[in-house]
Amino acid sequence: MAVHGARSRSGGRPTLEEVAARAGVGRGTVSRVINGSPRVSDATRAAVEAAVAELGYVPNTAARALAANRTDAIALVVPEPETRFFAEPYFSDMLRGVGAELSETEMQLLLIFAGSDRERQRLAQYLAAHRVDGVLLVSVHADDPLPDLLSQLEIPAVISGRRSAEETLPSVDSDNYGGGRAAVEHLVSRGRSRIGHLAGRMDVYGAQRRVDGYRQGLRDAGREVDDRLIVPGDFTEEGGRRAMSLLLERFPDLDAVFAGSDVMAAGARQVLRESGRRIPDDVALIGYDDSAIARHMDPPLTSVRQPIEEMGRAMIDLLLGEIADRRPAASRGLEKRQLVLPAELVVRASS
Amino acid sequence: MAVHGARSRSGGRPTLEEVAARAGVGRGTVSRVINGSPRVSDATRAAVEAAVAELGYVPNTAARALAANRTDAIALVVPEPETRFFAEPYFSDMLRGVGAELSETEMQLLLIFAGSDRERQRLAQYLAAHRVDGVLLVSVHADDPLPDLLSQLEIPAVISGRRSAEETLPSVDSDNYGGGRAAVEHLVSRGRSRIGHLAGRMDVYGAQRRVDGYRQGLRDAGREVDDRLIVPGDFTEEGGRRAMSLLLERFPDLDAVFAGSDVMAAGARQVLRESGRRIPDDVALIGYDDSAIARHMDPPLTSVRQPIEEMGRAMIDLLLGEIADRRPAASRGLEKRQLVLPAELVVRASS
DNA sequence: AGGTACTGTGGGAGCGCTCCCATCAGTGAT
DNA sequence: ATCACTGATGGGAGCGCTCCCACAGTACCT
Repeated sequence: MAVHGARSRSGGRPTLEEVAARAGVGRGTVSRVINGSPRVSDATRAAVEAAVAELGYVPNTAARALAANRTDAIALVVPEPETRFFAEPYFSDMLRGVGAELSETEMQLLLIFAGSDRERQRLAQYLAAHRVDGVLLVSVHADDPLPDLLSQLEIPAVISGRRSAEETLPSVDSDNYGGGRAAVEHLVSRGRSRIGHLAGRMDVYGAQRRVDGYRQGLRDAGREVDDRLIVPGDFTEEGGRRAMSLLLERFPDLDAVFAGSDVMAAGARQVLRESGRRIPDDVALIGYDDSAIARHMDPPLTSVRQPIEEMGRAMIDLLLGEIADRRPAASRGLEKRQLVLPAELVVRASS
Repeated sequence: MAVHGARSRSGGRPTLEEVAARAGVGRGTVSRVINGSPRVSDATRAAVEAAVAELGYVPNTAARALAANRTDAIALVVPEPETRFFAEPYFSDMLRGVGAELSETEMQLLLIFAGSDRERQRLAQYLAAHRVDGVLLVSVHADDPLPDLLSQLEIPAVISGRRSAEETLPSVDSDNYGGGRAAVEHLVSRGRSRIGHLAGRMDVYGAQRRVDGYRQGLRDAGREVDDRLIVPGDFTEEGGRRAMSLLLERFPDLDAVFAGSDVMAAGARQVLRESGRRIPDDVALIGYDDSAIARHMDPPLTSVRQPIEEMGRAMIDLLLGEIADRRPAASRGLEKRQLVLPAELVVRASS
C-alpha cells in the first residue's frame, strides 16, 4: 500500500528517472548526456540539459559508484605525521600542483595522513574498501609496505621519487643525478679545487643519486674522486653540523661544500662560521631543495631547485592515465610511466 | 545465458551475501553484525565474524551510501587559499584536534579548500551532491554565503567562531570577551595606568568581543574607558604598525598595549622600538593567539591562548551529534549547540 | 490451554545509477 | 523494393547494501 512518490529518502533530490520523464526521453539517454557520450542527437541533448537545469539535478555519487565501480576520487597519502606535512614546503608545493591539475577534472582529492601505526591501519582498511580510484604516494621510504599493499589491491598508484633504481611503480622524480652534477660543475667553474659533499640518508634513493652526480661532476672536470670527501648526514641540521666538522677535520684546506639538503647546509654554515671561515670567500656552500631556508640564509644560499609543483601535476597526469588504462591490465611498459623532471641550480651569494 | 558468478565487476571482493552463505545465516543478520546491532545472539555473531575474517570481507561503501543515504564522511572546509592554510598554525592545530577526535570513529575527513571562485563553485556542486554527511566551517567571514547554502541544502554544519551575536549555526568559539578582559586585568594588576588597544577587523565578531572584554576589564578596575585608546587594525603587521603610531601620537604617555593578534603586536613592537621605548620597561605589550610569533619575539610576548585543538575536537563532537539527531529536524534549541571555550593568558616577558 | 510479548532471524523491496541488449528509423547499395 | 548497416534511443538487469516486515521460537502471564 505504500506510495513511493517522487520525494523519497534522498531528501527530495531529483533522480535520473525524473529528469528523463521531464525531458520526455529514456533513462539511458539522460545518462549518456550526463556522461558526455557523443551518441546523442543535438536536439535530445538540449532537451535533457534543459530538464537538468530546471530540476537542479545533481547525480547521486553513491549510486554511480555502485553501478560503475569507481569513485571519482583519488587520495594523496602522506606517510608522515601531520606536523611534518605543515612544516615542510615540499608538501604544500606538491599539493598546489596536484590541486591545480585536478581542478580541470571531476576528480575529488582526499588528503590522508598515515604517520602513526593507528593511522596506517585505518588507511589499509580504507584502501581495502576501494574508496578511491587511485593513490598518490609522497615521501615513501625504501622499506615502506604501502606500495606493495597498493599493487596487491590493484589500486593504481604513482609515487613521488623512487625507492630504488628498480622502482616498479609509476613514478615522478626530479633529476637528482643531474642536480648533483650541476652543483659540482658550478663550483669547479668558480675555481674551487677541494669540494666536499654532505650526503643525505643513504636509504633514500634520491640522496644516492645526488652522490652519483657529485662524483660524475668531478670526473667530468678531470678530477679524481676521493671518497673521504663524501660524508653521510641524515638530512637534519645536526647531521649537517656533524658531517661538516668531520669533513673540516679531514680536509682543513676545503674550499667548497655541496650539501644534500638546505637544512644540512644550514648546519654546515654554523660549523664553518665557528671555525672562522667566511662564506663564500673561504668556502663556497651549496644546498639542495631551494627552500625558504636557502633564501633567508646569510649569505643567501645557492641551491638546487626541484620543480615540485610541476612534479605534482605530472603525478596526477600519470595517475589519471593509469586509472583510464585499467582495462588492458599492465599493458604498457614502465618507460612512459616513470618521469624524471630536470633540477635547476639557483645561484646566490654563497658560492 | 550470461553466468553471473561470484567474481563480478567489483574485482572479486566478497559481498555480504557471500559472507552470509559462508556463515550459514541470512543477509540481514550479517548486516546487523557488521553494524554492531545488539539484536544478534552471541553464537551467531561469532560465526559471522569468523566468516568475515576468513573471506577478508570489507563492506562496499558505495552500496552502503546508496542504501542508507549517508556517506560516513565529513568535510573540513577552508574558505581560504591553500597558502594561508599552511602559513597559519591555527589551521594545523585545528586539523590535529579534528583528526584526533575523528579517529575514534569510522568517519572519513575530507579537506577542501575554497579560496578561489572556481573552487567555491566546485564546492557548491560537491555539497549539492551530498557527498558528505556534515561540514566543518573554519574561518568564515561575516558575509560569507556558504553557511546559508549549507542550511538550505540541510547539511549539518558547525562553524568555528561565530559570525555575529545572533549566530544561527551550531558553533564553537573561544571566549574572546574573557580573553580581552583577562589581558587588561593583568596589565592593571601590574600597575599600568594608560592601556591602549589595537583592535582587529571589526567585521570579525571575535575582534569585537575582544574590544568588549577590554572595555569591561577597565570598568572592572574602576577606570573610565576612553574610546580614543581603541584603534582598529586589520590583523596584519602593517596594520599593527599604523595603529600603534596613531596611538602613540594621541597618548605619548601610554604605558601598555593590548593587541588583538600576535601579528599586530609584532608590528606594534617595531614602532615602539623605533620610538625609543623599551618593552616592558616603558610599555607593556600583550598579543592574542599565542602563536609561534609570540614565543619567538624579543622579548617573548605575553599572549592570550585559545584552545584551538580542543575547539577542533568540540566541533567534531557537535557535528556528529547534529548528524545523529537528524530525524527530529531542528528539535533542540541552540543552547547546547553553541560552545564557548575558555581563553587563557600566557604571561611572558613583555608585560 | 490460550494469549501476549518479547528476541532473533530471513529475505523482499528498494536506493539511483551504469551497462548493454533490443529496437527502430534512416541511409545507401543491390 | 529488399537487404545490410548505422546512429539514436528505451529500458531490463544488475551493482551490494540497508530497511523493515514477517515469522518462528521462547517465556511469562492470565
